[in-house]
Amino acid sequence: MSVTIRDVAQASGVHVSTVSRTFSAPHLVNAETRTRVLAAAEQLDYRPNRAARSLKTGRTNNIGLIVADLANPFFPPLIKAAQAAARRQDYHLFVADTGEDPVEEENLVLAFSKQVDGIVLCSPRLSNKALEKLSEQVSFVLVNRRIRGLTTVVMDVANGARAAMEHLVSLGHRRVALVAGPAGSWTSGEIRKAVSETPGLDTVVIGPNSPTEEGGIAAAPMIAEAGVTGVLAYNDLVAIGLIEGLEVLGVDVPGDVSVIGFDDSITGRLHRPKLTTVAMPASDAGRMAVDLLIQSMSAATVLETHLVVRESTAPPKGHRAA
Amino acid sequence: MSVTIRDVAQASGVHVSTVSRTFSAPHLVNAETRTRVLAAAEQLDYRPNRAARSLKTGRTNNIGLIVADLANPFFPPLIKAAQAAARRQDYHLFVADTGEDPVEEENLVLAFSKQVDGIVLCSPRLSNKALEKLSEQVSFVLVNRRIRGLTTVVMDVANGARAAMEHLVSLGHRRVALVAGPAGSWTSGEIRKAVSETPGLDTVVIGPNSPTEEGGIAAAPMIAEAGVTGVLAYNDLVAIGLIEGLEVLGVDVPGDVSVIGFDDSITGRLHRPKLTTVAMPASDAGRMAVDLLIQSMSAATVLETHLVVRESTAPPKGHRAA
DNA sequence: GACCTATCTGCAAACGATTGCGTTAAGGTG
DNA sequence: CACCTTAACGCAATCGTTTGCAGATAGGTC
Repeated sequence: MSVTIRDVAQASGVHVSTVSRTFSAPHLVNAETRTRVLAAAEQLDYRPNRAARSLKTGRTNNIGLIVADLANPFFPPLIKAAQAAARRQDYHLFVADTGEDPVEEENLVLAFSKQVDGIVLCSPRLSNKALEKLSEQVSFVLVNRRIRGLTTVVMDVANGARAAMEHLVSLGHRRVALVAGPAGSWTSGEIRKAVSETPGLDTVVIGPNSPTEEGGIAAAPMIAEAGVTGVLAYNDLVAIGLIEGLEVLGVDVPGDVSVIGFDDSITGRLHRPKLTTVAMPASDAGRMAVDLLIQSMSAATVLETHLVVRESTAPPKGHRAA
Repeated sequence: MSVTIRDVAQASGVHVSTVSRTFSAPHLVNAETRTRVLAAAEQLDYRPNRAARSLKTGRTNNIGLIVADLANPFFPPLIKAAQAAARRQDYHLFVADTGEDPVEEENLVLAFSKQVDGIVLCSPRLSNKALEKLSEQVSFVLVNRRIRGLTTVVMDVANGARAAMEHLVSLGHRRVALVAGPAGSWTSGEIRKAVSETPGLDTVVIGPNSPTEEGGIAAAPMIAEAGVTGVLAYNDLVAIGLIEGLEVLGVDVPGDVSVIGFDDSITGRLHRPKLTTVAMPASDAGRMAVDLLIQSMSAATVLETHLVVRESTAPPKGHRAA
């Protein structure tokens, strides 16, 4: 059926072990023999059988990437970068989607566990305890979740949230709301903490909310009645949904209420009013996570975020410029 | 190290072959034995080694999914649906991204070929001839490319384009432009054909263009000078970029020029002005493609598209309503 | 009770690669 | 020339499953 190492051996007049070595340990085979073997392999269009290889070596050269929701625009750039990084080192990437469901998340980890060398787990919804337990079965890198002892890549959302708050303060806002993310989200917790600790601001927290446009729309009435002039939303999708919902209620953004998002996703970038948002280094995170996994290094990496000021924020109504 | 079929056999007092059969051919083993084996497997937390299995059976239970650009909002819903469909049948999904590069596309197909049971190739940029040749090495399903003899799932973009054109005609437009997609795109060709055949319309084609926001921005000056009052763009991203670019040039959408996109992506859906666009059944396509692959059926499936009229289209300036 | 059939289970040979060990030949050293 | 080292390669066991074949047991039929 398929061309195997044996065919190549026969065609080049050497033993299979020599063929194997020309691929996996070239320095152990004579240069002349090597070229002969490579020529035969080329001519027969030989491609090593990865299943056989991993059966023997115990390594698969595969990586699993699990995200909460593939359709959330935050993830595709991360996936793209992760895939590119994996491919650079001859790894292949399984991708899966939990639908924000912790149970499905665990199932996916277990389903992947025997078939990958490691898993990149993005924005997990499982508890720390559950993750620690799983980490005994398969090695992984956590993105946007910090657990002592596990390899993590997190984005400094707290600092981003602070910058967002300072931006609102500098515009003259005094009472703002946080439209929080889903329960189980580490970033949402970090943002919440940072927001509540901002001096000079009255803050009210609304949530947890679904991290989608719908979540934002649903939060709009509460924002309209909360007596706030500024809002920090869990992500761009929520921010956009919120703007949408506020518009229906006759509340103008940024005229009546300023809105800041999180992620700097393509969807937010192309929205009107152009969204003021906290940029997240998603591509860097994806790349770093798989690099860490492949080098099987344990590390706790923090990536910087930064505020991008665009058009969805303005001074509160009736505010005199300083 | 890891718990194997042998451990389970020992623990439940049967031969390994019986354990194997309780998993892959349960009807061949006595109900009582089966429960005993399953209990032992459960207790030992046994998980079959897929590498060993595929080495023996020649099947991997993996599927590859290749798209032009993961960051293009058209693809994530398709990927999400494909992954869900695969998972339902205990398949896992490799995902990769060609960066719109035909050479990389071919490399990816070859890299996947020995490690998957089939490949879903979305919006390929390779030539028909190259694809036919590759199809001898590995079975695949083509999405949005039609080749006789190969299994395909295409969306009826021609009909969508016609609907878009008719919409423009009915609004009173007489001269419109098509901002085409990249070279090698089958959908772009189909759209072009449909547009050029629309009666009662002068049409001008601009392109090929990059299927991104930048592509749209770059096309804006040409549109501004083309003397057209309506535009059909290759996709939502191009449409949005175009609107952006036209705005800079002082051309209002839809006041001066009406713009229609393609895809009905989330990014387009949330854009302002709300984008009139041709909705593409991307999720259906993703699901169908992997189902066809797993059933290894050959078929040529056509999925319907439909026009979604929103706010980026209007009668041309100075046009009297009928 | 002899014979047959249907069920269930065990045996052992694969699948395609990797790798520790042993053999060979070539070359270097005193 | 005897001895040793080293480079290059062959040999064969092994990874964890699957599966065709055969043996065993039980039950049914005449």
